[in-house]
Amino acid sequence: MSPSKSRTDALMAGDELSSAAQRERRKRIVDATIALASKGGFDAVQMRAVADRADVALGTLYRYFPSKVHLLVSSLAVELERAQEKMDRTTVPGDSPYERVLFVLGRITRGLQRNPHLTEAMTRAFTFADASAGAEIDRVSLLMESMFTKAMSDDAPTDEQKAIARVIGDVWLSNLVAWVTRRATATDVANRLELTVRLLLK
Amino acid sequence: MSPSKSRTDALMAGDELSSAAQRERRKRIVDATIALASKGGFDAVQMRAVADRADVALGTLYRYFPSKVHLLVSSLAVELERAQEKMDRTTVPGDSPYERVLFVLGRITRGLQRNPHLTEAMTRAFTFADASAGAEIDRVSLLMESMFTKAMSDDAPTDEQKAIARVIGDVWLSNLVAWVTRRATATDVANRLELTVRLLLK
DNA sequence: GCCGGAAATAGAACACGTTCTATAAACTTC
DNA sequence: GAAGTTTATAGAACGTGTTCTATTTCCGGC
Repeated sequence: MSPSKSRTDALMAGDELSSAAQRERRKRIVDATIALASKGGFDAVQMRAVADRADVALGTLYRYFPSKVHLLVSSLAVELERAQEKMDRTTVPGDSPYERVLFVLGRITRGLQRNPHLTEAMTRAFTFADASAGAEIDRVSLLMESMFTKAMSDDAPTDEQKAIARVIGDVWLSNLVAWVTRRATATDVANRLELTVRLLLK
Repeated sequence: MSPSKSRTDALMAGDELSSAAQRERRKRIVDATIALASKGGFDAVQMRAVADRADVALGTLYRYFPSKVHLLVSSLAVELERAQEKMDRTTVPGDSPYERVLFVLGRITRGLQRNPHLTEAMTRAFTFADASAGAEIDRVSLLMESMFTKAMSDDAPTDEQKAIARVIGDVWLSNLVAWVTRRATATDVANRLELTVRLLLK
């Protein structure tokens, strides 16, 4: 529609921005988002505040991320990638898929729970996303799925394994949300995840 | 805090409103919500529009439902109760929990998919709800859980059955959201639910 | 170096959820 | 049935996400 549409999409995808200045701007924006979210959660991520903190104009922020939800989900992807990389450098202990998946799940969950506000901001954005953020959502979903299939085995995952990974991802997210909205304690979450993984993998 | 706090809570809980006029007002509000949501989804449920259509003042709307999310989640509870009652009047076919749960799941899912906008509005409200809507959320969660445990057996559910019901509920919701945001087709949803229930009950 | 178009900036403007204010209507209680 | 209290009303006002406008800066090709 708009003449610069494809350019804008490239900006959103994020990886190959034309200039170094743009890559830096984008990074400043994501950093500002994460900082604000860490401090005050979803509500504290106000577009004017993000723009201020990242030292860009409001219009520029919207050129890079077309909505608050896009912004937060993209930041979630960034964070998950970090976690994934860290996980790749760890040897996951455990003899069975059951044990290994539980290990991964426990570790990431505890990691997120260490930063409740950030987690709240990201999960709420993720679950609130509408169709327009489909691409970002898919990116995050894939990351999650691969996180769990990798834990199950080193080989390429079977369809059944993928299905299991997806179920685990769904339950994981829903429990994270329950925790974030204070309807479940950290212990509840751990128990339910353990139970779920047991049902699926034992 | 405010002098009429307990009264207001009674209004929110919804069942025993002081006067018939109030019960009617509440019903008009929920009806208006469902009508608007059915036509245009979450975004079409605008508080001014709901108030107009229900023939109440904006302030009154807020006295009955303290936020848009409360309003939509309460309406979801109303709808789920309707579905549950209908289901109670049906004899669920199938010899195994697996078959019976799939039947219930399929029927409710198709019911929701018949009204995509309404489903979109309600699921988005449900997943976006924050701590302040905890009570309403719990009410809906319980409804969902009991829906599935009832399908599994007529007796009081075991802990394991409850756990399974909860996992199914999580997966169900997540797939509904995926469908609503057009990241999954109706067929995808049906397949994934079938797969999930198989993993859990077979 | 200079030109033309894309990108960035500052800030106004708009939409909708939410809150507030002032007034009127509807009830309770005596 | 009058006084006092709660509830409803109309509408202004406010906050934050989003869009728009006018202007300036940046960057690639000559």
